[in-house]
Amino acid sequence: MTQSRTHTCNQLRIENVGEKVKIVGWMENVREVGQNFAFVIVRDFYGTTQVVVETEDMMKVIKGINKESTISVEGTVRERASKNPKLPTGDIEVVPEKIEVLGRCRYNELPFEINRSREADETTRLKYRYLDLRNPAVKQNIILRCNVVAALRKAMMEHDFLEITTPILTASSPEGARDYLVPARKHPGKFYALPQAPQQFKQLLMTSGFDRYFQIAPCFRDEDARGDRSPGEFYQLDMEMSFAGQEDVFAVIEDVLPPIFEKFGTYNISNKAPFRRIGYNESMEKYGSDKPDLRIDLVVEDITALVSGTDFAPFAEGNTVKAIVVTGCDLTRKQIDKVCADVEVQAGMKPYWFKVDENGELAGGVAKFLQDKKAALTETLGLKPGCLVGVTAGKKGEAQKTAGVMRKMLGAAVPGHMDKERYEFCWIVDFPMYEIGEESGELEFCHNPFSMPNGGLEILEKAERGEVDPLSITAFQYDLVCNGVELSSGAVRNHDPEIMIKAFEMVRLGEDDVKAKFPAMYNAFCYGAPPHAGIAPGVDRMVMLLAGEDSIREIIPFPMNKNAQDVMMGAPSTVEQKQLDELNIAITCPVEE
RNA sequence: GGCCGAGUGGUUCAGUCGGUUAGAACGCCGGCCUGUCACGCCGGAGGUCGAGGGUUCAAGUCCCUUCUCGGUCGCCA
Repeated sequence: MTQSRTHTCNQLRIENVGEKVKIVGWMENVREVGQNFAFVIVRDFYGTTQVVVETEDMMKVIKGINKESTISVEGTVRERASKNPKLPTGDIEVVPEKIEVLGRCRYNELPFEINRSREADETTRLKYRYLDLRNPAVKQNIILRCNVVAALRKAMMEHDFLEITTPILTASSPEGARDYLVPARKHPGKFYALPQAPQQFKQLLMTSGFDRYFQIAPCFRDEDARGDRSPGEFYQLDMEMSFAGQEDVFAVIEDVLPPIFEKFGTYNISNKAPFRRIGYNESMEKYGSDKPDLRIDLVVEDITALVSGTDFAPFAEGNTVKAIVVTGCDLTRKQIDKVCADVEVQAGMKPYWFKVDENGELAGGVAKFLQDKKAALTETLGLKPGCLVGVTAGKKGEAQKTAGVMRKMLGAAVPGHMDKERYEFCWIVDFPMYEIGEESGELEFCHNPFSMPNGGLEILEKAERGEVDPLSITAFQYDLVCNGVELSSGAVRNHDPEIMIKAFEMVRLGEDDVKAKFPAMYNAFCYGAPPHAGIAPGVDRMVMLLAGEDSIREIIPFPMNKNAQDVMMGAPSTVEQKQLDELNIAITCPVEE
């Protein structure tokens, strides 16, 4: 009895009445309701239990304990005189015989109230994350994360995937993001890098004959944060399969993810497997984005030809003009302006608008430039009284992107165009292999150079001979998108050294570059590689979707702030000169306090 | 790095046109209360208004600089 608890704080029920018990936990609250009469709430991981204090002696004990101290309570279970049906333990209370302090909370004022920590300043929450996590509502997301990861592991094992860990200290490689570097003590002047993803290792595993690999893999990228992107580190459900193509990967994901979303999600899945597939170009045309939120029923229309010749500079020759028609729009002028301002902030380009009034006349915004085109616009766009039309104009890509942002904003702002309470999955497929670089003005890889071009060696050779536009070549590259969130990116890999070299030659690189950039992979593929494909859904974003959270920090146990600092641990921090000397590191800049 | 927003007792916020002693709620402390469960009632303590400079008879409020945090764009193959 003195050693450990007999019950958790979410265990005692009416049938335990009369039992001698010992519970332990944090003293959450004391409600003093009379002289020598009080209710003490004890909270542990599992729930809360009420302890009733009825004697002067016990009252003295309680008064000497600060809230949030850990205590043990030995006593007898009793039926409550007034029950609380809202609580699982609401039928009973514990009459204490002995209350002991196990861990004293020295402060009678906390940085925030535990059960309202989500309302507190985020920096304060992160600094006192261990207190923040005492809040059951905060803790719940971490529990969810744990359960989701366990379910993912189980499902992957059931699909005959093996979880294999890959190195955390590895070589810097010229992938997309900035590396985190670790100085190598035994090799002055040289560095390890933390992996941006286990990409090359998993492809090497395929080459080694591990047929199906997965890993809940930590990935490290030194890039700036976003609401849905934690700085520094994140986790992927990284997977790869041999002798497999796009369909095989889709089949696994469509089998693994929906049950997990169904079981752990906040909402229902509206389109189960097979997920809808949308070509990259189609997605850009219709949704102005390569990660469309399909919960919104609006689509982007092209009205370039319709408005040509209009006396409005942005609609001038050479510009692309896009429109989004929102039916049943009752936004006020002020609200429309707010949406437009928000769109401009996000897209970096000013959008326009006009309305169709109750008489079917075009009104407001840019309507005066479009009166000549009224008949054509009305017919093509199916305009009706009460329609709001958002318009964007500019270079094709910019007009599309801005229309995409506007689609999202209007979908969220105008009632009836977005059902938030569901999960809408889709695959974005047929990504272009190459693009014209904005800075260089020359052909570059659009995504990653590991992807297999659709058409293989042949299409690359045709492009080389000028028979095919390189920009028209697509890659077996795919994104999994859910509710406008890019959950995952994957590809059928280019496992053939000859095609690899050819793919690199298209962007003015050659065999030497392939060998220099990806030596292990190139060499390995020269020894007989299986065709293989894979994908890597982001675990953090998935949990975020499941939890219905907007900030990724809500689903990470110990998150860093936007500036990649751990304000609780004080990372990053300065180190001893001795450590630096050992690593042959000299600090050449002023160090902030 | 650009843009936007925020910074006021422990916490969340209010603070009008620049004008009395900077308010409220929660929390904390003291008192009352024998069935509370967001307990209630009464009283009290607690503030360098992020920092620095300026304008003014007078600045939480206006101007400039700066710091911090958040959002967003760049970036993230």
